[in-house]
Amino acid sequence: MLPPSTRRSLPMALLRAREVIMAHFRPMLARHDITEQQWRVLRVLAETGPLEATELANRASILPPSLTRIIKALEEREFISRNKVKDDGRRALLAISPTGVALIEELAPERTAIYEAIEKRYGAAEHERLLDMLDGLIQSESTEG
Amino acid sequence: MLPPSTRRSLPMALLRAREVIMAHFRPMLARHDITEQQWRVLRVLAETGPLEATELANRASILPPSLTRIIKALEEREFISRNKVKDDGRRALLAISPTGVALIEELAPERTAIYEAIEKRYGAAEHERLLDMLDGLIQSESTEG
DNA sequence: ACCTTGTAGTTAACATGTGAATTACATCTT
DNA sequence: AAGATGTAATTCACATGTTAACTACAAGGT
Repeated sequence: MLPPSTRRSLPMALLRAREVIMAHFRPMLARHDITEQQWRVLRVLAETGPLEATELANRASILPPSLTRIIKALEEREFISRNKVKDDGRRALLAISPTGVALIEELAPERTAIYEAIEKRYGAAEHERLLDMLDGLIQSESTEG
Repeated sequence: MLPPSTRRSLPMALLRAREVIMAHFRPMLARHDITEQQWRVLRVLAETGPLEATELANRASILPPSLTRIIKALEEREFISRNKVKDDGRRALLAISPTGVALIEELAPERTAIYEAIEKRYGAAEHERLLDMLDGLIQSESTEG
């Protein structure tokens, strides 16, 4: 088996695919002076409710050192709050603030429109199938074997 | 249409998928003190032959500012060389050196083994189909519409 | 109580991602 | 030839990715 060419390599294809998709969201995020990662953190907290940092990092696919910096930035802008967990001085619960919720709600329509435009170009069925295949790949790699 | 949950969002799925795949390559790259992006640059140059910076950036999916830094690092380690283009003082042709080729050849067997292991876990047919679907997505977004 | 071990989070150091500004050079226009 | 415009590459500033080291705290064993 030959090594794959860069035009047929899974890591590069995943990178490029992510790039073309994110290009649609960047203008929206830039208008609100929010980075892509900060946006992920806010959405996860909005969906899930208050979380500790480790769990939040896992769900948002952000490494702990990055999350530390992101939390600091979001706290300063009062998009999130942090409350120490009683009985364990290490942990803290991170929660989205009303301001943060308001931001997410403000962007929701545009976000929906962007996804609809992607589905229109790529096809809703293909979109679903691609998500399933990506989940399958992630699963195949996480169940050790 | 509801906005997708973070568990069913295309950007997050692409990010996670890339992450689980790259996890297999990182130890190999770390052993040779090469970053993932430096590795991409070397492979593109090895496949394609000498390229100018802009074309190289496109093929390796690296932004110009990053490429400038990567070229500098690879030049210092003599993995690549750079030759000014006659008749245009702005451009330069970047080429992989024999040392760079040797590195790629040294890593080729391990690289192949890693890809084979991925195909074994995920399925060769699924792998091919996923690459096709990613190409389709990239195409659907690049052909303006 | 003390010591070991484990865990949550942070800090440090360096590479890359990202958008904006800048430099160096080409080309076009007049 | 001089000035306007365009292009290739770099630089800047700041955010994140990545690994390793470190701090603070908890839980267990003796």
